[in-house]
This record gives sequence, structure tokens and C-alpha cells, in this order.
Amino acid sequence: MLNRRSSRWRNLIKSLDYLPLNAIPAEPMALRLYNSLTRRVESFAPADPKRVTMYLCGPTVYSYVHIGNARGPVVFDVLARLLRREYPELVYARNITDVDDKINAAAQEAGVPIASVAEKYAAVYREDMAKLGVAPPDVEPLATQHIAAIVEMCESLITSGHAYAADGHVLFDVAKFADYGKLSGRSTDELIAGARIEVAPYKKNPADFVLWKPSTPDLPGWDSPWGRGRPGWHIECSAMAAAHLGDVIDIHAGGVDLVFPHHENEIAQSRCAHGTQTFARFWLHNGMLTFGGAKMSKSVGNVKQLHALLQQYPPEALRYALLSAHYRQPLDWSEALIEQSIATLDRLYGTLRDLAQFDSKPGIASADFESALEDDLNTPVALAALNNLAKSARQALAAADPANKSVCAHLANMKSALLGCGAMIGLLQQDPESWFKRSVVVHLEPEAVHFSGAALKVVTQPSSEFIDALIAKRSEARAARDFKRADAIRDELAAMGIAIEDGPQGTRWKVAER
RNA sequence: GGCCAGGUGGCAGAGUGGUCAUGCAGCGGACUGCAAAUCCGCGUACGCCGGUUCGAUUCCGACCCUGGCCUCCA
Repeated sequence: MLNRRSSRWRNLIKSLDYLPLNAIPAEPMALRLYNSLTRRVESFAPADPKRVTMYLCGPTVYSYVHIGNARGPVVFDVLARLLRREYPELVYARNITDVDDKINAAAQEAGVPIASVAEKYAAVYREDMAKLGVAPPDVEPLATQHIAAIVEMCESLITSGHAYAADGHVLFDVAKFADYGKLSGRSTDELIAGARIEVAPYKKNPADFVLWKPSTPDLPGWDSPWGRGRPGWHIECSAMAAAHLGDVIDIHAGGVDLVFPHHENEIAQSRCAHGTQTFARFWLHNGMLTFGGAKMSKSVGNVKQLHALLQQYPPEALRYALLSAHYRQPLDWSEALIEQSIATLDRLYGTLRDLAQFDSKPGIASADFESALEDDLNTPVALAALNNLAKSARQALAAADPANKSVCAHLANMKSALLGCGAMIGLLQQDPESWFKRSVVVHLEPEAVHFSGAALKVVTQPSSEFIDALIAKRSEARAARDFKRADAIRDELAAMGIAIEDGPQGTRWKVAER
């Protein structure tokens, strides 16, 4: 029986994965995405294939972000990569909110100008995203550079009767937008009746939200028809999305905690200002990172700072960890998760290292890998496919006759597929040697070579030359069958955090897990 | 209280109406001077109680538990 689940069928499908590139017919992308607006998985097709638009709510730059803040950028970076293959004209915008009361507070506390706080943390954010392998967005708008557009949007909302000015503020009149609450599944009546917070006296309804608010002289502000003031948070994103992507966009993404009120308010502002039936055709929301059973957040205090983690662990392991669960599910962050990710990457890079003799470029990803990603970004299934592919490569390698040309071609194809899968999710793109020899001082420090065993403890970061020298000594000892000495040197290396492996081609080494 | 997600093997985490996730860890074997790496093999997982069905972890209902939003938040 050749049914879908039989192993014969699976092997057939597997063998198809490694056909030469030109033998695989090009198929149109079958991307399906869960749309929060309709609460269903839908086939994705852009409004205009020549200009696909995507917006992700970026950071407010008042401090270091935590690892939870990185989940969206990483996950939607994968989506952007996927989209770009089919639609090279993708315009992906990720904003930076650089005017906000938290920034003001941080500046005041540090006794520095507000702009310097925003600039500092924006720069750190960009650097840290790059370390995580997140490609820069096509557009990175700053809120402070869109004040005119924001003011204009407020005026237009007032003119159309959707907003009102009161007491130096501009407020959105929730009662004037019938679809308010549709995204988050709330009724306007409920929202108006059920407000828990203290209601400002200038509001018509408790649910009305601020588009513009007055600034005192010590706060950043811009002249406006309502006096000197600054924008509210929600209107920034609406204005920046419109300025760079248009009135209607294909995809709007963000954390699930932004559904209400932020995204709900964006929809209200944008649709009313533009007179459209739709703001974003697809709404995508990533689940929260938890830590110790609760959502990671600064207010709870259970945060792990991204910047610190990047110094402590290989960045790629953090990316792997963030992609190890489906993006809509919660993911519990832990040290064990990072260590597991390091161990898995060790194995994957080990496979690539064993395939080093083949000069393969990233090629076409395996079919099961690609279809997993197209199925609402199912990265866990994609990673499973990647691991299966790596395992097949190891098996083939273990059984391979190096002289057999067709076997070599097969192995080269597998390596190409492996790198191709990695390229699609931003993993496995570095030289395996640099993965294994990370955090080792590469430059020779002449004194270090002459250190005696006792002085060695002073050296916290051994140089690769020093390690090579020790390994050479151990090899001499092994050749002389002086295993006691050889093992002593191995122990010495282990104490430095270096693990060694003896193979047919000699001894190689890697940085051991912390 | 309202709205919305979940509860899967030691751990992480997919998925499915009827033999397969995958990874990490563990155990046994091969290989190795010993390790390591690699390969081979192993473990009767689907919160609880009913129902539908030839058959349910998967569908339906009740229950218990957890998390998210309702306030700034990725």
C-alpha cells in the first residue's frame, strides 16, 4: 500500500527534496496566516503584488528591551523573509516611538536631555536586533519626524466628527465609530460602561482615547491648533503607517497584548481619517514570552534584558529559542531553553562542519520545511524538518564512500538544502568553526603561550593558538602512548571550557557549554 | 466579573479521528587507548468525567487548572 503515511511514500517524498534545483517546479507560494480580525487561518494574497505592505509596532526607546520584546521582531523577520521571496517589492516598516512619557521620565531621572535617551536606546536596539539576525526593516520611521502628519490626522478626524478638542487635548470619540471593538471582541457599550480607570473630566465617554495632549514647558512639545503639545501613542502608528505604506496595508503585526487598546485604536483612527472600510487586511499577533509562569514585563519585574543575554549566550541560540515554539503560543523563557537551543545548534553546526569539504551555497529549502513556514509560520515543524534533513545528511555521511561521485553530489545537495532552510529563518549562516570557537580570543597573545600550568588560571579567555599548542602536545603524548599525560592535557583544556574530539582527521576542539 | 488562548512522554514543543513529530536529557549497543562526536536501538505522552464513533489525545458537553486582555506593555 502506498498510502500517505507509508514509509515508502515518505522516502519517495524525501528523495524529491534533494533533486537538482532545476528539477523542482516553481510553485506559487501557498502562504496561510491566522488573521486576528477574522479569527481564522486565511490564504494570504496581497492587495497589490507589486507593493506588499507590512507594519510592526516597534519599541518605545526609554530603556533596554527585554527578550520578550524581541519575539515579534524575530518572528516577523521570518515572515518578511518569506514574503520577500515571492514579493521582492515588500515594504516592511517597523517604527521607533521616540516621544513618550516613559522617555521623559527616564531622562529626568538620569538628568540628561530627552533626545539623548531616545537616541541611545534606539541605537542599542538596532545593534541588538542585528545580533539576533533580524534584518533591518525597509523603513524605520520615528514618531518625532511625523508630527506634522499626526497633527493633520487629528485635524481631519475633528473635521469628520470622529474626534473633538477639549482642554488642550484632542480625543477620539469612540461612540462615532460603529466598528470600535471589533478586533478585540468587545462591544462599544461595554467599553463605555465598564471603564475601570478614573475618567478624565474632559472626556465625553470613558472609552475615548487621547490623540493629542498638552505639554508643559519642561516636556517635549510642538505647536498645534490646540496649543503646544505632543501626540498620544496610538496616533503615531496610524500616521507613520499611512505616511510610508498607505491608507490600507496588507499586514499589521504586533504582540497580542497590543490588541486592545492599541490596535483597536489604530483601526479607529486610520479608518475614520481615511474613510476606508479596512486599515490592515491581516492582523497578526505573537504570543507572550513568560518567565516563571507569568508574562515577562517590566511592571512585573520578571524580565531578562536582551542586551545582557546577548553578551552571555550565543545570539543565534536566543533566536533559535524564540523560534522553537509557534509564534501564537506563549513561550516560557528559561535557562534550560537556551541551553537546549545551544545543544541543538551544536549538533546542526556539527553536521555542517562534517560537510565542510562540500562547497555548497544556500540552495532551495526542503519542501516540508517550506510548507511548514507557509502554514502560518509553523517554525517548530520547520525546525523539525531541518533536524530531519540534518539527520539524513549525517546518516548519508556515515555510510558514504568518499570516492563515490554521486554520493558526494547528494551530500553537497543536502548541505545546500540545509543552508537554504537556515537562510529562510536566519539560522546556520555562520561558519561552523566560528560557532564552535565562539568567545575564544583569536588573536595571539605571545605571553599566553609561555604560561605554565599554574599561571594558566589567570587566563580567562584562551587564545585559539594556545589551545592548538596544547592539543599538539597532547597529540605527541598520544603518539607516544603516554595516555596519562594526554588525559591531563585534556583535563586542562576542559578546565578552560574547551572540549576536544579525536577523529580520523586529527583532534578538533570547541567551546563547551557554560 | 466579561472576552480570548491553553492543559501532550523527565523537560521543551508540534500535530493528528485508526503505525512517524522534532529537539534536549536518559538508558543499551557499535566505534574509540579512554573520552567526545557520530551511527543503531529503547521508553506504551496526550488534565478529569461523560457523550458521539467500529475506533478519540484529536469531535461534542460538563468540570478542574493555567495564562493573556479588559490600565502602560512585544
